[in-house]
Amino acid sequence: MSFADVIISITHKNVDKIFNYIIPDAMKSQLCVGMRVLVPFGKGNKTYEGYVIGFSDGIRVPFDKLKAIISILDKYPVFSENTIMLAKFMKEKYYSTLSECLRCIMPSIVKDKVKRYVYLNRKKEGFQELFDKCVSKNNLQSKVLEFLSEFDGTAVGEIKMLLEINLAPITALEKKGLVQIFDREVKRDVLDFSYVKKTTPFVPTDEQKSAIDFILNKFYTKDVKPVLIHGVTGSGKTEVYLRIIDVVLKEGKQAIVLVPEISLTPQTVNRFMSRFGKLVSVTHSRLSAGERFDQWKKAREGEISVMIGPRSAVFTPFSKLGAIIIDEEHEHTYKSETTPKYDVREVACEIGRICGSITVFGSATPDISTYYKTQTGEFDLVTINNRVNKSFPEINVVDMRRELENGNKSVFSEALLNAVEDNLLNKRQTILFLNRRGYSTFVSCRKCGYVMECKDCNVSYTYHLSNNRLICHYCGKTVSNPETCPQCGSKYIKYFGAGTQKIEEETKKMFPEARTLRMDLDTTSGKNAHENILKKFASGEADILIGTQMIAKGLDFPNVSVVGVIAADMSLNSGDFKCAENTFQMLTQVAGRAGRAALKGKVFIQTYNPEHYSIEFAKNNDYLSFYNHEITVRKQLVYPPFSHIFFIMFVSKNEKKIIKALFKLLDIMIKFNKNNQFEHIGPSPASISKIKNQYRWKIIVKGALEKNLRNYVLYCLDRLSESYDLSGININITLNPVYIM
DNA sequence: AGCACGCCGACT
DNA sequence: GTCGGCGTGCTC
Repeated sequence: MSFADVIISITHKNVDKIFNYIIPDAMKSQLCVGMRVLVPFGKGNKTYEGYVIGFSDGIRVPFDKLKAIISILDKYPVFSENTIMLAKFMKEKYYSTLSECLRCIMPSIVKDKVKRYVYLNRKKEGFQELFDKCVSKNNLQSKVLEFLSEFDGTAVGEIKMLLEINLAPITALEKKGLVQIFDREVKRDVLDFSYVKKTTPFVPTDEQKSAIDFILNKFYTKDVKPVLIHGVTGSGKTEVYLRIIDVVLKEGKQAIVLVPEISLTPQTVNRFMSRFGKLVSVTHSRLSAGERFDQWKKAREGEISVMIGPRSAVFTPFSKLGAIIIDEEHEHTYKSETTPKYDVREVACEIGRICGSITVFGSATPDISTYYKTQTGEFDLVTINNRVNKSFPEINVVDMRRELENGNKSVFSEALLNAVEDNLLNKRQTILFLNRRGYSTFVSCRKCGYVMECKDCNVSYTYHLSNNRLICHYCGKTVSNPETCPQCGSKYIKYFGAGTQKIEEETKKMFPEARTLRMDLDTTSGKNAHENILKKFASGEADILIGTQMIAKGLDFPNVSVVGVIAADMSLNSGDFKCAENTFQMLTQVAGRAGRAALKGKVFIQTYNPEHYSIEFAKNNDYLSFYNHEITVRKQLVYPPFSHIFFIMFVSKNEKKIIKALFKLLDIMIKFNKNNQFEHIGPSPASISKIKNQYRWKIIVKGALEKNLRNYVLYCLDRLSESYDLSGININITLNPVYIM
């Protein structure tokens, strides 16, 4: 007698365990590990979806407690034995339930798309005679038969369309037994290969070659220790990935390539398509659920061997995974913002350990914590120091304090203005980059200091020129732009700061003859808006591209020779311990956009703080010195990677209750803080202290050892829930968050 | 997360 | 003596 081990699809600590169910005899032959089932659960026998993660011979509860599975939901498993191990790893690591982790790994299942296909029934007795007889009449049925003798197995819909007929002749032929109609599952294609030209691989440089050899050696020896490729911008990391994947495929294995969503552009995907043809597919958020599910099935059934996608692509169900490549590994999009809050880099390494595949990280500006791992021996390191075309752009740091002294109050420095003008004359393109974070155009009163803000979310409204309205970027509420100050009534209420719209306006004022394009959250909301803007710019339809972070990533525009960073200070003053790292990364990536081809590029970094080390080292394109400086600072201040930071946020409509609960938690934490191993910050309101009428307060806990810290935090939370009523409070826990929210 | 059971206050 | 409050505990 065997029972199914089922995880119920309820996300709650108390039911986050295995429940045994009786398998009805009729289901015994079909039910496999990895399938979803419907089961009765709880007092009311409410029907829930359950995930079968194993079978047991014995049970730990009295037999009469057992209930039977109602039905099986899948024809084939939607997760494997290996992914159950992965889910268990994620559950522990990211403080979530097994049910949530399994759901994260599984595809979102969409009903199969089925089409009806028509085939000639050649096996029928006397087929040829009947066929000839039918063809000789000049009617519609003969047209169908002639068509099918050339294109056997065509979808009913297509035949109807191409021959301009209805269903009647086809069903007539079916009745005669000349054709058969079968349902066949259709998997949608998401890539268009018709324009893809086969490319011949470059001859790798010596540096590329030694990187490739080093990594392939790991592949052949099944060395799962992850490796970081530190390659300067333009050093040809993609070529290294392509060569590694080429060997992985030749050895009969498969590869996953993770990219930040934003660089998942046709430019990037094309290089893989032209090298590996139809073995490549992509998955990303702009595909429909059905399209994504189809790509998942193609991977599972071995129709494709290379999957390119953002972090969720790490769960692609390849049966013989050989390599996971994580491009631009420092990108913060690799951390999930929804539960389970996984870091895909950690998940990829775990998959590598489970499957025996290699994990390759790549970046021009590696995450400080990742680079640190290469120093401690946790990761291997290969370095590519030279650009393929051997030239770095000229980087100019412009001191904006001097500009102000000289009476220049505009957002453009003299030097940048001149460079853009020259560039326009020479018919070359310019990118103007504005780091948006902490830099929105807010409306304030210059007389009394009042700031227009959304009362539901406690954030400043952002001014939008296009409709002259104020928008709350958190809840989306919009209000009209006031003409007088709501507090003191003065007329001096104006918008402040410069958004991309403002820069575009200024640019048009300064260079009325230039054609500009703007790329930011507002202009990229449409389905292909993002790609269209880049296409327009690439084809030379605009002279100046103005945009936020999203234009800094992995794009290749050969005709761009001037890049301007309008205000480097904005990312320097974000109040986060990572601000220097973020600034260095941003400047290096932006600078990498200039002069990628033969043109010598010029970069202008405007700042009020030109002496800052992140700007100095970015100017000299010196990652290693930046790393050495930054790692010393981190060590002194006991920041990651020398500590781990747990972010505990309580969310509730009742602000008093969460404050009281957090102080109670603090008491407990102080009580159990043996040897003062851990440091507490707070309780304090989260930086967005209220969203949709829910108050948010936080405690931050720091500790050197992740495991100890985790146990300590979870232990203290357990003690709190024993002694304090936490109902109505949402607890949000994040380890090493991207932003201290 | 749901749902039932259970033990105390204001009603027919 | 009963209806109903939501605290506590269990769910294969």
